[in-house]
Amino acid sequence: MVTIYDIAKKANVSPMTVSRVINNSGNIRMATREKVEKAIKELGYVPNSAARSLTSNQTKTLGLILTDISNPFFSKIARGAEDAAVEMDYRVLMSNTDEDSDKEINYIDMMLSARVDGVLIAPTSDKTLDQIKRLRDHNIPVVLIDRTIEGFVGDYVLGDSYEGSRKLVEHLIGYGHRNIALINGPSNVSTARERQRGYLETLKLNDLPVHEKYISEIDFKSVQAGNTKSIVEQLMQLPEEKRPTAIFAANNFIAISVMKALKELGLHVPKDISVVCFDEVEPVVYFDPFFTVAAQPAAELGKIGIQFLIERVEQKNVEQERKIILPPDIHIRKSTRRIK
Amino acid sequence: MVTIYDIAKKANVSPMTVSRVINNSGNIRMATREKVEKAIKELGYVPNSAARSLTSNQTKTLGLILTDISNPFFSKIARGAEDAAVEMDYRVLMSNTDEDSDKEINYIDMMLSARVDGVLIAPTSDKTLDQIKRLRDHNIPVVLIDRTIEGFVGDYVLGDSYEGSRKLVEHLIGYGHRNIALINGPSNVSTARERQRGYLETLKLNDLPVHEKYISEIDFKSVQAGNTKSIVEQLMQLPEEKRPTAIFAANNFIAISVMKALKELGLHVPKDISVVCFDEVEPVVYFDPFFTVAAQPAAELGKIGIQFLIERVEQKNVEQERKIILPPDIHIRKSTRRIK
DNA sequence: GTGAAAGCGCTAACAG
DNA sequence: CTGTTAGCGCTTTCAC
Repeated sequence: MVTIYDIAKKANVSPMTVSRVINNSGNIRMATREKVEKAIKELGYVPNSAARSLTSNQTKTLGLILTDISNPFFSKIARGAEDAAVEMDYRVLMSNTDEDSDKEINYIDMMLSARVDGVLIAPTSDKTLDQIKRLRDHNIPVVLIDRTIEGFVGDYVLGDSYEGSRKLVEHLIGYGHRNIALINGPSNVSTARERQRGYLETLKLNDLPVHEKYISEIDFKSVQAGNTKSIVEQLMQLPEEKRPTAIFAANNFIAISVMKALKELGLHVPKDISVVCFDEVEPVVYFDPFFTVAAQPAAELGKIGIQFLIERVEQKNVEQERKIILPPDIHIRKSTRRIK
Repeated sequence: MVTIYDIAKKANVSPMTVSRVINNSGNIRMATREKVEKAIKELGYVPNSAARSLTSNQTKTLGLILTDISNPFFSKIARGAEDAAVEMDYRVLMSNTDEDSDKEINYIDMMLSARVDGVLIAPTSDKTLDQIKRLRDHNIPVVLIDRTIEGFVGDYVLGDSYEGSRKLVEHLIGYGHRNIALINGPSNVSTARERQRGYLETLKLNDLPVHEKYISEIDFKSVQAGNTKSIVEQLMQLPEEKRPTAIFAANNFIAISVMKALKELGLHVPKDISVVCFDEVEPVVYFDPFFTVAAQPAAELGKIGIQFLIERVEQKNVEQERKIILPPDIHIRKSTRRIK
């Protein structure tokens, strides 16, 4: 491995001079700089980040902890985050928790031992607060993305779940729907709570009753296991006048599993039932926009999250906490229809 | 920052003993071990990877260089890769080249300075060979994923583009299609070359003529810019008897832009024209399987790629190169139809 | 079983 | 403008 000592020897200078050339620090005579740069090129020298980290106490590496990068919503966040990070000369370590708090703990350990300069995280639940505390005990700034958790004090970047939910339900009501079911994510995640709040308040504002049976929760793993079907079945087995005419799926994955279940039950969308959801259903939307959705600016969320994080890392704007809540775009498409 | 010295002091042992406890190396008396472990817990000590790397000369970090993690095909690869990496106690640094060789060079620099233990890469073009050489000059093993490049000697994990292409075209011919257009990716990527080879050979085997006008190439950026439309228009402006009755889109993104273009031209799939493509169009396929595709086992590719890479890093099985070519699954669905 | 010394590659602090 | 010294946190080597 080539080190600054090799360069120093070759260029007939001290290692310190080499270091200065590399970091553009201090004043260096042009001739010296050129000698050193020549040697660097010839030997193909690349600075050793580990050694640098040891003295500088920073790694120029950020941790990105998401639910599942193969979910289009999160992969867009990841892309926006990564782009913003390289832009600022940081690297990104990625991870997937699958909403599993044990996995999350392991990744926090990983980030800790990697000595990342900061962490951008979509927390699995309110319990994540302990893990955030752990990071902060080690002086690692944390920014939340997509969700907040109870008791968290700090920066976060979210989509506006409440507002999106309000608009989606308002749209359904405007289309004549009175019986609207909500299939929500787990209520230990803030987005689920906010979406439910939006749902309930919109019903109230429109003097519509709330039926307990219309509200259900399903977590990530259950969706993957296909358990949405039994929920949908139960809804469809309600007596005709109570049967929902619309389903509000709290995210794209739930929406897809709802569609699948409805299809298996021989129900057609939107003829037999309308469906709305949060998050765009990519990439099919580009040629066949089907779902009526509240589309969140995922890449933008990732980008802003990383920017906030880097500012914290570099100690800028440390005075106040910043809470960014980006409104989703509502797209009315083919999965909803007017009823009498 | 807590170091082994703090632990040593607290536990009344030498730093070396602490190191041994942490690494489970050498023999340690039970009582000593417990004292040390207690101190570690109490102080919340986490080993500093940078310092470790400096002596051990390994970072337990792998570089993953892909085209675009927000493309479902690559996000599945990334997911499979990351899962396999944590499993083996490695971290993953992610990056997106957008098929741009300049970006790629920057990421190689990043991987070099990060001193990653190995790199799994989907090369942007044959020119990537120089970059791979650079990595290898620094003793960093490289495994290729999704594509090979000319002159590369080493491990790779690919989908079988040739075979998938053969089957897709065979299917179209079986459905009565004679005029089949190929909208390919750029021919400096091996998958594009292989898909074209499969296309040409299948035509030949079926005594079908090859029309130059049926074959076109479009790169990643042009697809994103929406330039597929002019290609599709040109195809559709051919005299009736020459006009293609089917389009073979070389990947999912091209397929989507083809669909969009056809729609804008008022053409219906599969009534007016059939479309097939490589790669699954996720996640809509789960409830509305539309495209006839050659689906590649993306997560599996990522997983095997990382396994091969780690074996190289850890010097196992170094004897021979391993070339894994996984066959795609052909799914005949609604985007193709029989014609007379 | 445990410890002391030296060094991994780099940079901050000081000297000249 | 350039060089010397020391030390970041850990592990390898050799002693005891």
